[in-house]
Amino acid sequence: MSAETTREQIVEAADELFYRQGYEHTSFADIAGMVRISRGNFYYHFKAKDEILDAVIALRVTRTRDMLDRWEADGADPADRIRSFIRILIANRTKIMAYGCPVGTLCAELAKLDHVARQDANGIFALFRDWLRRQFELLGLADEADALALHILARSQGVAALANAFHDEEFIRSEVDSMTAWLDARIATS
Amino acid sequence: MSAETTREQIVEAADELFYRQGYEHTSFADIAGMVRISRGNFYYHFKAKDEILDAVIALRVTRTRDMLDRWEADGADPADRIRSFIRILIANRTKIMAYGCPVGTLCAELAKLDHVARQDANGIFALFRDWLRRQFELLGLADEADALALHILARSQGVAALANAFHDEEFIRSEVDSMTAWLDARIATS
DNA sequence: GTCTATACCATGATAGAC
DNA sequence: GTCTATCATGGTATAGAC
Repeated sequence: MSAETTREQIVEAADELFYRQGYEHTSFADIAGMVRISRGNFYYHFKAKDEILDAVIALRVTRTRDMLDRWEADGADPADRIRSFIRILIANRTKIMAYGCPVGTLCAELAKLDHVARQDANGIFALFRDWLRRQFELLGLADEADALALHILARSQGVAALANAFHDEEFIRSEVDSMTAWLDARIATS
Repeated sequence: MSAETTREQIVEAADELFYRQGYEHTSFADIAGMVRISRGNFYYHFKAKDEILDAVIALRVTRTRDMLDRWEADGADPADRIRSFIRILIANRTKIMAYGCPVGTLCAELAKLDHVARQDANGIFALFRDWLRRQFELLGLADEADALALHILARSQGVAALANAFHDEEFIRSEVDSMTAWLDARIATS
C-alpha cells in the first residue's frame, strides 16, 4: 500500500474514521494523525471537510458496486445472490455490533445535519435497492420486486441497529436464519 | 405551558433539537435561542452539556414508560397492544421521514461518540423490548417471546431508517401491514 | 508536494454584575 | 434567575517557506 497517494490515504483514513466516530465527530486532526501528515497540509488535497465526505461517499459507491458485481458473478442464481446480501450481516458482525451499518449510520447522520451530500449517501442505499429488485425480478416476482427489495433492506438495517445497541451476535444469527427462511418461502410460492 | 420552569423548557427544547439535529450538532446557542435565554444563563441550570443529555434521556424514558402504560391499559388483549406499537410508525410517520426514529438515531449517535450516556439511551430500547416480550408471553409464546420482541423492534427500526432515507410514506404503510399480518399469523399458530 | 505559522470563529464553559 | 462580558479550546482555513 506504499504506492498509495497521500490523497488516497486521507480518503481511506476518513472512510474508516467516519464509520467509527461519525462524520461530524471526526476532526481534521484525527485524520491527519492517522495519515501522519500535518493539519495544515490538508488543504492542499481538499478545500473543505465536505470535499473529503464527497470523496468518501464516492469510494463507498465504487466499493458497493464492485461487491454487487462480484455477488452477481459468483451467485449461480438470483436466490444465491440475495443470500450473499443477507450473509453480509454475519460477515461484518463485529464491526456492525461496534459501529452499526456504515450506510445506515451515515445516511442518518447526514439527514440530521441536513447536509448537501445526504442524497449522495442515500444513493448507496439505492444501489442495494436496485440490485435486490433486479434479483427478485429474475426470480419471477416482478410485481412485488421493489417492495421485496425494500423489505429485506429494511430488515437488515433493523438488525444492524439493534445488534449495535444490544451488542448481540446471537440475535444477528437468528435474524439471518429468519430472513433466509423468508426468502426460501417466497421462492417456493413463486 | 407558561407554568413550566426554565429548566423544563430547556430540556423540552433540547429534546426536540437533539432529535432534529442530533446531540453533537446542537449547540447551547441553538437551545438558548429556542428558550429565549442567553448562553451564559445555561450554566445556572446545568453544569455541562452532558447533564442536559442525561435530562433529555430521563424525559424520554418517562414518556416511553407512560406510553407503554397507556397501551397496556387501552389494549384489551396483548395482540392489540402490540398493534399499538406497530402503529406508532404510522402515527409518527412525518417526523420519522424527516428525522428517523428518536430512539434509534440517538443510540446510533452515542455509540459513535462512545458517550457514557450510551447505555442509558439503550435503556429506552430495553423498555420496548421488555414490554413487547411480556405481551408475547401473555400470548402464550413464552419460549420465543424475547426473540419475537427483538424481531418486531428490529423491523420497526429498519422501516424508520429507510423511510428516513427514501422519504417514502407508502413504504411505511406497506411494512406496517406486513408486520400486522405477521403478528396475526403468529397468534393463529399459537 | 509537504511543512510551519498563523488567524478566524464557533463552541463549551466561567465569573461577576444586576 | 438572568444577564453581559470573557476565556480556553479546537475545528477550520489561508499564506508562504522549503
